[in-house]
Amino acid sequence: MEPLAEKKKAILESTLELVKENGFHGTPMSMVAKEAGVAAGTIYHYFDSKERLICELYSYVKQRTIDALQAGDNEDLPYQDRFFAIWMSLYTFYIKNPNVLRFFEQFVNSPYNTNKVEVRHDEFHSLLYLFFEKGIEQGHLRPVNPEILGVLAHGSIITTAKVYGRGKIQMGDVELKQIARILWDGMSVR
Amino acid sequence: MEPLAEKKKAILESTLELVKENGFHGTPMSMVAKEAGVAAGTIYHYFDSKERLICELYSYVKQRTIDALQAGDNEDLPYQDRFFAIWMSLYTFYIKNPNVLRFFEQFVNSPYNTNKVEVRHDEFHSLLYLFFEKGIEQGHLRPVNPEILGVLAHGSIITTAKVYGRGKIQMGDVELKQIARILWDGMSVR
DNA sequence: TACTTCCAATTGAATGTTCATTCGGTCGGC
DNA sequence: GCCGACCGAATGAACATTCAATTGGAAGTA
Repeated sequence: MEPLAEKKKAILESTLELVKENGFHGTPMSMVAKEAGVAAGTIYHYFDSKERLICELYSYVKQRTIDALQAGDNEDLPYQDRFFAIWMSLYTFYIKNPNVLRFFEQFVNSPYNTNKVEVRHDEFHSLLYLFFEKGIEQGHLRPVNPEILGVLAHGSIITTAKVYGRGKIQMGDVELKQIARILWDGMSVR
Repeated sequence: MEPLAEKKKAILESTLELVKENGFHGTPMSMVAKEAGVAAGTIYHYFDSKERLICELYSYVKQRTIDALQAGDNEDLPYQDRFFAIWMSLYTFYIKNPNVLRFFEQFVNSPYNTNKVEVRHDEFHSLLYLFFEKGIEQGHLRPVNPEILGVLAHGSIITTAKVYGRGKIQMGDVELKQIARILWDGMSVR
């Protein structure tokens, strides 16, 4: 079992899928077990409790998000291009993985989140921080707290991905570029 | 019982408060009853089920948000001033009513939300739409789908209010003005 | 006023169901 | 024959919902 025992992974993936559709409630362990093709007891071989399962799933999924962020980044690009590349790759990740987006949204606003399982060294947060800090230092961005810029930019990505998922509004390349540009023009030194 | 039977209102308010702290799960009807100072059975005199209670609470709270939006608006102001006034009043409403914000976030990403209890004529949505549509017509804003502008602006408010609620980042008047300005500068025709 | 109906509002114990979790036991490789 | 992975029926707790019983006040009656 090098990366992640097959069963354990199946349990995590099944939970992710079921939570998207039914929420935390509405997703009994028995359902997770059936979907993952294991016995209920097996889940408890890998996770102490439902809460731990949810929290581990959070870490698991967050790492995938970090991977998507890094994969879309290229430090050699001009700063503005990097901004748009990162914006688009995170957006693409979320619309390709709607269950991740939905899970995050539910997790963040749930009691499970009180456990500071993840406050340790939040890599995602750090990456964004460093990126925006550098933009300010190099004179591309306005001198606003980089944390705020990071949260704002990420917020716009999430919001846009949710709008896309709702399906009521046309969201083609044109619209995406418009949105990312609004952010860029607002944050950059003109 | 003209506006809302006292008990009914107490039940709604208690639910709002408890959901903020414990989430939908973690908030049994018995707890709502105790907090509201009524018997469990009484809740069922006013609401058919827990689901209906949650959905009615959503309408109830949404109306309060609409009121806040309208109270902060003043059609006589110059357009840009209106933008900042609306931004600030909604932001202020959310930070003064963190339980509302928290409830919304939970509700939107929950199975309760599938019931299109509210898609009828979404006044909040309409108000934002009209506001941004007018901005485009009058040449203040870029010609981007007003729905998108509305969602983006509202998203920035929500995001900022959540950041404030988390308490990790300093959020004074200076920061708020910076954030609202980023939005305005991005959306407006320069 | 005094007395009687009537019914909505209210109660909270009882019900039945739905889970999370447990545990005694099976299985297969070493 | 040892052990970890795995199974799934059994357990007990938590919960949404029900309902038979109580209350109190409004309206009717004389």
